[in-house]
Amino acid sequence: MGQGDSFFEQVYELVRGIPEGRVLTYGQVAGLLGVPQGARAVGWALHGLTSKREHRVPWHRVVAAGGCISLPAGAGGRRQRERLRAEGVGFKRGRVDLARHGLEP
DNA sequence: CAAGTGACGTAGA
DNA sequence: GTCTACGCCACTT
Repeated sequence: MGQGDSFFEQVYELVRGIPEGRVLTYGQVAGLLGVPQGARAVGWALHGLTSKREHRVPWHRVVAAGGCISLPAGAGGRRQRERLRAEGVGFKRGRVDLARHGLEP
C-alpha cells in the first residue's frame, strides 16, 4: 500500500488536522472530502489504523453520527473513550457531546 | 471484470 | 426508546 493519494490518505490527513478537544463524525469527514455518502469508506480507512503502529492519526476524534462510538471495546473503543476524555471531551450518556466538541459549536 | 466486505447514515415500524 | 432494512462509498481478493 504505498499509494500516494488514495481516499484513505485523504482521510488520514483530515483526521490528523482535527484539533484537540474537537470531534468529528464519519459523515462529516466524508462530506469534507467531497463524498457525504462515503461515511462507510471513512470508517474503513480508520479501521486500518487500529492495526498500524505508527500513524499519528487521532482516529479517536472520529465517532459515528450522534457522537456514539461504533468501535467494539476490544478493537480500541475503550481506548478511544479514554483518550477523548483525556482531551477534555465530555460524554453524554455514552455519547460524545457534539454540541460542545462538534465541528462548529 | 465481478463480488464481498466494513469503526456509517437515514428512514420506517 | 428499540430494532430492521436499504443505500452509499472505497478497498481487497
